[in-house]
Order: sequence, then structure tokens, then C-alpha cells
Amino acid sequence: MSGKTSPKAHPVKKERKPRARNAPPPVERYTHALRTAKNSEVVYRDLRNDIVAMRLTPGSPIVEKALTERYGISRTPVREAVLRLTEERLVDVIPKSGTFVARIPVSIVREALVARRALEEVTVRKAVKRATASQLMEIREIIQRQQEMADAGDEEAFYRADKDFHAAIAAAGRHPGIWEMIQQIRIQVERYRMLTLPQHGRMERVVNEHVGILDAIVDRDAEMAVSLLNDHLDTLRLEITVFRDLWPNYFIYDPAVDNEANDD
Amino acid sequence: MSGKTSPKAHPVKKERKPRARNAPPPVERYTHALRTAKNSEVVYRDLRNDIVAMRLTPGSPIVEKALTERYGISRTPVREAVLRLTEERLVDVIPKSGTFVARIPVSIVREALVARRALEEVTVRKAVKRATASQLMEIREIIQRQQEMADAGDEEAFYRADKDFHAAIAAAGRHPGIWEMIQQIRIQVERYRMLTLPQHGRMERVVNEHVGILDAIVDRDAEMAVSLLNDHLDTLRLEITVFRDLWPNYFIYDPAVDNEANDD
DNA sequence: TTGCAATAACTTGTATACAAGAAGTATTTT
DNA sequence: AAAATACTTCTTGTATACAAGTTATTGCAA
Repeated sequence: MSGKTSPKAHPVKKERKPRARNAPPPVERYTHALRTAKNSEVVYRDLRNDIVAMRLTPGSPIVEKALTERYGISRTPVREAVLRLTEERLVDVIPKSGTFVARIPVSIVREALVARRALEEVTVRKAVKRATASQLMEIREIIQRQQEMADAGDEEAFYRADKDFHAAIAAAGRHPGIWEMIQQIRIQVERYRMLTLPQHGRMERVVNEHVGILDAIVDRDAEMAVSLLNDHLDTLRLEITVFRDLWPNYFIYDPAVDNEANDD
Repeated sequence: MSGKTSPKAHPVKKERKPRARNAPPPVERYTHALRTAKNSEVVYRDLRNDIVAMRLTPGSPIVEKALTERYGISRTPVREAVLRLTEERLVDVIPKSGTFVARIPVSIVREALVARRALEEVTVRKAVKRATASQLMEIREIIQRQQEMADAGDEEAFYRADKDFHAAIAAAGRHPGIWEMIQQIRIQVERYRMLTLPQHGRMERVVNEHVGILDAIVDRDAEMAVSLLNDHLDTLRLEITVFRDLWPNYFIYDPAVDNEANDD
């Protein structure tokens, strides 16, 4: 394209106008656009799953270079994933030394349990007020599925159904944002939960409690629903022995909180 | 460095053992170590402040290159800061096009107000139970300072004192983690609050409400304290006209929520 | 053997170059 | 004149090279 610059009437240099920087609002056009399956997203999700499932135990090193080789990508997206995990307090990065899976702060777990209860109470109260018949039926169906998973002894699917139950209540209460907050909080508790999992008859009890909560919502009995919810969430109580004796260096203690009585 | 390798008795190649990767737990030694005033931290803080203060209005473009020139740093830390803001829903980045200050989702603001109330109720109830005399005196002092700022008409300092008041209650309730969550939630509401600020007599009313809450805590009257707190937080209510008429394209509407009655 | 200093290798932090795509501008065509 | 098309320039995503600092290893000395 040598003749590209066609002879112009004005021999002055082209002096192209600098591109005007419009301020196009982030239009909805982009929201449905192909979600760029970013590499960092994959790394982030894998690492987070490994951490919350305790496959990567607290204190384990996370080496960026090893991840670049494993995924065949450069350090930039890997680093991006690690930084996201840092924000969520799941990893600790020590400047020029190394990156490690964060230990679980006992105080955070305790407060997360309290906060979650407070927020779920909101969603349940709203669900009592606003749940439609179809939403109630959907929740009933989730419980049924959970019962089947309990019978089959499928811990993994059981837990997914448990999550769906609480999510469905939040949806019925029209509180998707609060459900996101609850999920964020759950991450902080998840690793502790993994350590206290194997309790005999736990799955059956959870299902029964879910049935009770749903029935109270159907009856539009807010106080009963909230009361049952509190009992339900209380099943995951902090047991000092878990972290003091069994896994002493998976946790970090905060003396100011450790001395507190458990009177939440 | 030619003569550095001193003559050895073993002429075989050195074959240094590869460095064993220990898993040193992120010891506390590092927490007090000089907090690396990372460049990205500065950029992040500046941008966040500009956004929540509405100096950067929703829809404004954020150009990484411009920031690199302004701060004299490379794109890497700038990008890090932008990504953190993305996590907090304060900016939208459109893959190969541009980065923009996010518009305010009305539904998020509404839910954030509800969530904050639920969490602050927790801290107040706990403060009623656990606040020490010195902590109560400190809160009283904060209110006094706030009164003085109100008299001086210093909006900025007044707002800082307001924040300190709520933080002190959370501290008295031994819930630093929940206070962090509240702060995170506040960010989502902050921009909306900025738009509804200039109300006559607002500062005096806030101070009076704070006094009432503190008195209830001193009296160990949990129900009264919570009731007053709810009234207090209700002063920041969603007013449709603010975003529908005055600043129509600062906000994003979610029809599923927009049609809801305001019955939180 | 034990302690200590030098050193090499490994870590993360930062800068920079390149790639891919989006959008405004200029040109051509109808 | 208006619309379609080509192109230039800008944007962010990614890879890579280098800088700064930490730590295990090594060798040496007491």
C-alpha cells in the first residue's frame, strides 16, 4: 500500500487529530460478551479450591514459578491469582522470600460464624415475607435431593445441596448481594469446617433441621424460622481442642479473643 | 571472578545440591517488619479515595498509562491497583477496550444498607455485654469531638469522627473482624451517601443519636440500643429521586429489585 | 564438633516489550 | 450527501528480563 497517502489538496503534514477519548459507559453489551476465560481465573479457582479443601495445608509454600510451568503460562496471570488470594486472606506473601498458605486465624473463624448468622437471619426473615410458592417448592426439592445424597453417603454432593439450600433462601428473600457476602464469609470458615467434618449422623441431622426451617417459612413464622436457623448454624461451633491439640500449627491465635468466653 | 573457584581436592564438578524448599510458616517476625509501602498500595488508595469521594464519577475512564506517568512507575503496580478495585466492584475493566469507574448498582446499595444494619446490631449487642468503663469513656470522648467538628462545620473531620464512633463500638464488642466487614460494605454505600450529603441539621441530629446509643449501652439496655441504632442507620435511606432524576447515569438498576417495595 | 562468615541460588517486585482486539478517524463507494 | 469500509491508534492481556532481597548451603576457622 505504498500509494496509500493519496495526493491531497493540502500538502501540510497530515496532523491526524489525536483520538478523542470518549467515556463510553460500561454498557451492558459487554456483560453478555464472551466472558474472557482469563488464565488467572483458572489458577485462582484451582488454588482456592485446593486451599479451602485443605489439600494445600496452612504453611505450605506456593511458588509462582512452579505454577507457571504447571499451567504453561507466564508469571503475570499467576501473580494476579495469588494477589486475589491475598485479598481473601488465604495466602501470605512475604516480600522477597516466599508465598505460603495462610494459617487460619481463630478469631476470624469465630467472628465469621457470628456474622454469617446475622446475615442469614436477614435472608430468612425476608424469605418469610416474600417467598413465592414456586420458590418454596424449589427449596423443598433441594432438601429432597440433599436427603438422597445423605442416603448415598456422598459428602461432596451433600455439601453442594446444603449450599444450594441456603442460596435458595437468600434468593427467595431477594438478597443476592447478601448471599454473596455470606459466601465470602463461608470461605473463612470452610477450612475449619473441613477439619471437623466426620461426625456420625451429621447429614441426617442437617436435613431434618433444613426441613424445620422450611416449614417455618411456609407457615410464615419468622421467629420460629430464625430460632431454628440459629440452632442449625450453631452445629458448627468452635471447639478449642480441634486446633489446640490436633492441628496446633494450622491456626493462629489472637490472645485478645482467645481469652474471651464463648458467649456469642 | 576467575580465581574465585579455589583449587579443590575433588576436581569433579561442584554439583551443588539444589536448595531445599523449606516451608517456613509465615512467622510473626514478618508482621512487624517494615511494611513495604508498595507502590500499588499508594495508587490503589488514591484511586479508591477519588472514586468514593465522587471526584472520579461513574463512567469516567481510567487509563493505566496515564497513571504510570503520573506516579512515575510502570504498568505492573498500576495494574495491580486497578485489579484490586475491580474486586471491590469500584471499576469495570473491559478487556481490550478500556477501564472505567463502575456505576453504582442500586440493588447493591440497598442490600449493603441492610447488611450493615445487621452487622452493626451484632457489635452493639456485644458492646452492651462487654464494654469496659474506659471504652465507654473513649466513645463519649469521640462524640464530644464529633460535636466540636459539627460546630466548626468541618464535614470531613465530622465524618471521620462518625466512623470512629462506630469503630469504637465494634472494638468494645470485641469484633474487629466484623468491623472490617462493615467497612468493606460502607465502601459500596459511600458514593451514594456523597450524593445525599447536604441536608440541613444533619450533623446535629447524628450527634444526638450517637449520644442516645451510647447512653443505652451504658445502661446495658440492649433492646433500646439496637432500636436507636436502627433509627440512626435509617437516616440514610434510599431515595429514588436521587438517582432517577438528578444523576440518571451514575446508577445501574436491577429490575428484579427496583420493583420491590422498600420493606427492609 | 561447633560457630560464623561468605556465597550462590532462589524468591518476589518491577520495568518493559510485544500481542490481540476495540473503536474512532479517514477514505471510498453508492 | 450518506453509508459502508479500511486503517490508524489506542486500549488491556501476556510474556520476559532484570532488580532487590532472603535464605539455605558451603567452606573455613576456632
